Amino acid sequence: MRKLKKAAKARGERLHHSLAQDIGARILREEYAPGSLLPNEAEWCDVYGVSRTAVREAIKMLAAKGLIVSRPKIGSRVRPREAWNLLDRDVLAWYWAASDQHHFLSNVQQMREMLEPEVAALAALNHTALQLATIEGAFKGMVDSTNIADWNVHDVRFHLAILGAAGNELLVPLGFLIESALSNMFEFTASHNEDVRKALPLHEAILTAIRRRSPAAARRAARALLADTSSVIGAPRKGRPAAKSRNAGRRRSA
Amino acid sequence: MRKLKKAAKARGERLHHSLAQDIGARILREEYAPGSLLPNEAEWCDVYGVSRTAVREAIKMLAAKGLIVSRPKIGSRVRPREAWNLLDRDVLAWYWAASDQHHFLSNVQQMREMLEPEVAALAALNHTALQLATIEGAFKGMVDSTNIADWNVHDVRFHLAILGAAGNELLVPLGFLIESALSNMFEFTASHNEDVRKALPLHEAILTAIRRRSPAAARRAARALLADTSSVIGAPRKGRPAAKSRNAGRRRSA
DNA sequence: CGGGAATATTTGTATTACAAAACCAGGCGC
DNA sequence: GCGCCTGGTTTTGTAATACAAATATTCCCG
Repeated sequence: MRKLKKAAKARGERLHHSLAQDIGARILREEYAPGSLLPNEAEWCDVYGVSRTAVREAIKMLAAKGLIVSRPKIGSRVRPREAWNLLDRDVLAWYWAASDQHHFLSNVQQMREMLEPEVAALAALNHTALQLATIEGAFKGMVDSTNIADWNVHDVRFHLAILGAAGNELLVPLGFLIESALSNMFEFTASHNEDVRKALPLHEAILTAIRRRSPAAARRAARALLADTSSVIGAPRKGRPAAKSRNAGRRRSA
Repeated sequence: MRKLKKAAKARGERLHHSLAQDIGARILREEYAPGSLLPNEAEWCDVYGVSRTAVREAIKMLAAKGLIVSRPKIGSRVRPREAWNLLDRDVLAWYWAASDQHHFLSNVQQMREMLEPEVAALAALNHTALQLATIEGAFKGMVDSTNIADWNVHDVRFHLAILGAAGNELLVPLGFLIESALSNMFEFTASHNEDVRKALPLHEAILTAIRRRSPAAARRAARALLADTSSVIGAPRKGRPAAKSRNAGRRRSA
């Protein structure tokens, strides 16, 4: 396991950061069950061949993300699942890597269906001229893009611009998270190239609705776009099961 | 400033945790603008009269929350606002303390209006017997409660139980955040005692809709409850302005 | 048998030293 | 004179060690 040290160096990554990544991923893989104790700091030092300083800083990062709590004499205990900050970039990435990916995607899709139509409506009402220009710029980028990767970049930018125009600061990081998560799982949808061309007018509908400050139309257009991507992913339309399959990707290690 | 050391001890709080709290709050108050550099570690040690270890661990916690990024020779730089993990418990608390509170509340209310109706609908479709029992227990707690504080505890529990029954793990921490934030700003709504009695049948409507597995009714009932609390707070109904007042609580320190 | 004190273990904090990274300036060659 | 390159300097990154604080466990004594 001491190879991690060199791996970190090679990537130009900081050591404590690598440690946090690795330990965090382990927790999300449930190698250490919620409520159980992690190896103590000395053992981590031994496992990775690093100093206690680095281990402690990694521990503090994980604590800041709600994954663990440390107390003297006790050790670091894995906090219950509902305490982890799943909306953290890193935690979400680890979760994505550890869970059933289709189930995860459908959950994300569910969230998008709740948020994006209303966000589009808000953007239609609240946008400034500058914000509208940003949205239009992103859309133009989508139109002009030649390859899929390029298109995706502008797609994300488009949605983020709408988010910014909605004028609710709390929504921005949430949407940011969803969009970046989606672009990470890019390969899942990458195989459906021809659908891109179908999606373009759907995006345009949102844009024009926002430009005309018509919230109802914006909401409808956003729903239409979501219905399209939803069918691509094959996600459940309206609150379908998926409820008790929570543990789908977690069975093996417990 | 060295009093913080004793303050931490008095509270039984860890030193690095207190440091993170204090520095984090400062950043949210924009004492250090996004993109600017924080004092270096030596200076923090001096300011608080603590060791570099404690400062560094605090720094790492803030980095984990997306507030700052540290690089050798450069120092710790405040990241742009959109990178901040506003959905983190602590960050949200600092934000709440630093921003215009009415504006903040209306943003939260906006999010609730997006999420809670759909969550209730999902809960109606997906809930298990156990989850329903939990919701009913929380409701019973609300009915039996005598004082406001007690009622609030069960109120939060009620909403969390519904959230859990929705069967979307991503939503749980988000709702958890919203509910706990709301109970923190408790005093804002605490003065409207008589409204509580009006809210009880609204909660009951949600419960029965879920019990009968009727998503449409659950959605409607949740909307009705939100409309009620929204009128109490005096929040904008439908995407009202509030857009450009982003900076309301931030002017003084820049 | 029960309660309380001693003990041991683990994290928390402090201190020191050195390594690595990156900006900055000064010198050297062209 | 201009530009590249090299060395120095500053700041974080990592390491190692020592001690303090907290608390679970154990053991002794009443």
